[in-house]
Amino acid sequence: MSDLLERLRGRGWRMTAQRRVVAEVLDGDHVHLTADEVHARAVTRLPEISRATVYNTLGEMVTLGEVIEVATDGRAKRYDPNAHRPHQHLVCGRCGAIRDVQPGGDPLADLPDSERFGFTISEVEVTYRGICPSCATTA
Amino acid sequence: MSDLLERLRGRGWRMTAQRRVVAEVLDGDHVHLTADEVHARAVTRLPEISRATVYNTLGEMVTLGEVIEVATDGRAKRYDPNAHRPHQHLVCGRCGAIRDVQPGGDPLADLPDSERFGFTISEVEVTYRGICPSCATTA
DNA sequence: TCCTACATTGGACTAAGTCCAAGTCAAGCA
DNA sequence: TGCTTGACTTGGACTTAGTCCAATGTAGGA
Repeated sequence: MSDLLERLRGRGWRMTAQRRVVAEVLDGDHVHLTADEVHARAVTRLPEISRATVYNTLGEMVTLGEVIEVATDGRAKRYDPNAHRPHQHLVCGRCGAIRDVQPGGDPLADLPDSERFGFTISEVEVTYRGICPSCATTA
Repeated sequence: MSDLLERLRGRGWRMTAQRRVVAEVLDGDHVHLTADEVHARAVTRLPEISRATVYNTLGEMVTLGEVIEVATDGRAKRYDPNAHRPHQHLVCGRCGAIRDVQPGGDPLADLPDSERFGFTISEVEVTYRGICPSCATTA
């Protein structure tokens, strides 16, 4: 059973077959699906689910802070259910594979006041880019 | 005169009125325009320039490493001519303002081997998010 | 000046996402 | 259990960002 689903239920979310399916599709580690991918997988379990509902549901999950939106490539946004453990992303520039990673240190501490331009900073996002092992071997 | 334009000329780029205008529009610090914004500004100087040319030209500048593509918001990509000084971005979540910033420290060093999953990492991108001073006062 | 390879154009096309009016249904209440 | 109702879902039209291509134009070398 999905942790994500449990948490959503606990927030008084009205439970529908559509939302359940979206939550189930998004369960797991290193999951970074686009909205269309979520829809494609949801359709296999609930053929009549619409794209609009998938977008609505993903948007609500993001608003509730249960899912994170990731824009690693300037194409479609990806949805990451690993919202309760702070982490960053490691992206393969060739195949697009994405891994969640946890760097040590506090990147925010590296930004001196003189470089903050008076902003109140609330969040730091780090994307490591490179080549994954399987792309490296099939050069 | 634009530094960017000088560098492009030095690479044997065939110089056309369109390319000159795009390069001029992209000159300066803290410049992060979308392709459409570049086009809108280019049109005021060269009314017949087409969107396709703006996209082509921006794409070439990125390939040549003279301009950086920035995807801070999952909407339109932005183009940053500050390609020769390594820097990161500070983004206002309310008005979308973007500043170039130079953090101290090496974020790559913060990622232990055990968190690299065998990737060869070539690049690290950091986005600081918060509220800019003028949005903070007009709460 | 002429040639030609490279650049530009505009319009059609695709991908990603939003919006909306009409229909459906979960869940609390009697 | 059966209503009722407000929240949810639907599909299709629409918007935005970007790509593609065949026809046309032109920078720069000979």
